[in-house]
Amino acid sequence: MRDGGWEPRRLAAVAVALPDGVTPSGTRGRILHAALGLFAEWGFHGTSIRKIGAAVGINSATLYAHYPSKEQVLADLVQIGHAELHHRLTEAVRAGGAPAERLAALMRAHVLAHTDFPLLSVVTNSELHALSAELAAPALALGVASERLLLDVLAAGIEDGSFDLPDVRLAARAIGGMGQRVGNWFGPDQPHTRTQVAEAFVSFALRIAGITTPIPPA
Amino acid sequence: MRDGGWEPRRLAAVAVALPDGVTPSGTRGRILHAALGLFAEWGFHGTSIRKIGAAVGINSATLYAHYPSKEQVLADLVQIGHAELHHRLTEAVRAGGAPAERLAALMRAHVLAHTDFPLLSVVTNSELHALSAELAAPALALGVASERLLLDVLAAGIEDGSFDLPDVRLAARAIGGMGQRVGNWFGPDQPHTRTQVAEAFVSFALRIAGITTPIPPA
DNA sequence: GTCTATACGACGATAGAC
DNA sequence: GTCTATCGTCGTATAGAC
Repeated sequence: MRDGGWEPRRLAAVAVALPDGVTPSGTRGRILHAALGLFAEWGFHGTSIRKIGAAVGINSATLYAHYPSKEQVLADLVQIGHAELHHRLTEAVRAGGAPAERLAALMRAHVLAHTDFPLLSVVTNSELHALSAELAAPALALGVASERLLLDVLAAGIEDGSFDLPDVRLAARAIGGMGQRVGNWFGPDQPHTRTQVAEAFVSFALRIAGITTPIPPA
Repeated sequence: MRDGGWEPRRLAAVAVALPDGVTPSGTRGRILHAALGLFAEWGFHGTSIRKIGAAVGINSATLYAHYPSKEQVLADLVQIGHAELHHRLTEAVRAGGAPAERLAALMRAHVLAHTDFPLLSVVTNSELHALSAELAAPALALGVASERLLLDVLAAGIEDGSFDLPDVRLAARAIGGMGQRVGNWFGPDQPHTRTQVAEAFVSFALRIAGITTPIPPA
């Protein structure tokens, strides 16, 4: 076997961060933070409970006083990630407005969720396959609900004639996809602020929907 | 530990496929195909050489008569994936033409590469972190070259005034990102053909660049 | 080239002292 | 709640017969 050397990252060098309010305190919270950084970098199966323990400064066995399994730690992270995104998206469209306004608000919220918690978005989007069906189900349901918000706004814009799109599904894939990848590259080593990225992507989403918009200079 | 049950996929149900010409024949090729399917579904660290052997119908130890390590199998797959994409993108812009034509050709080639080899694109994009720096380097270089093709076309369109974009980097992130995720959802269980997806995404890319285009009905 | 057998370290998880 | 110690399993990889 190799290992011991360095491996290339799949994300920018960013600090480990979790949303306020939902993160447990004490050792339980420190385990969650450490696992987030390690899962984002090495993947779930590439991270051992011994490495998590070392990062926290506890013995690996102590983890089991706080979580029933390593898998449950991932399940909590994935749930927090999907819940945070769904909460932000719901808030974004709560004010209502024309479809173009709601699409802009959705895209803005989506991008900012990924710039504010890039590691969480990477883990949430790319480690879900490591969860059993039972543990993944709650997060998957939230993901479906989040996708629904975008599909509904696109359908509304087609309905009232403000969008120029023959089909909502492919547009939703494109808009969702370009937002989802933000967590993989956003970080201090690139030149744009979170707001610049968000406003640029808002313009891109509106353009995809068939509305010509100026794009704010980055 | 759990396991034994089913786990959610991170991709659509698609057949395992590799590009013609570059894939080795015989047992070596069958190992590559089996590993592609397993890595795409379970990730590199979630796949054991015993599972690969079982999928091929050989003993796990026989793998080492064809590859020096499990990691080298992944390295070969990632290299094939990046090489295939880079080849197609290079061919797409070889004919030249106006920036809008070249952008359309690039996006079309990018999407079709991901619809034709979705598993390969998933492994290439999301398992690179499991490779050592040395084994990842050749593929990374190809990835940088592929990104360069897109950046150059966007810059040319701004230069000659045909594109309306203040900054090429964010547009490249958006256009590249929406294409990269195609491999995660394209498959027989969704209603669009590869051509429909490609033409829709071509229109999206042109719209992002600031060119108003009709989108072909899906 | 493929097999059987196995080395041997790392894995997730548990037991039990404090 | 944290530790030490350890269990049983599975990991990658090798040796050597055929």
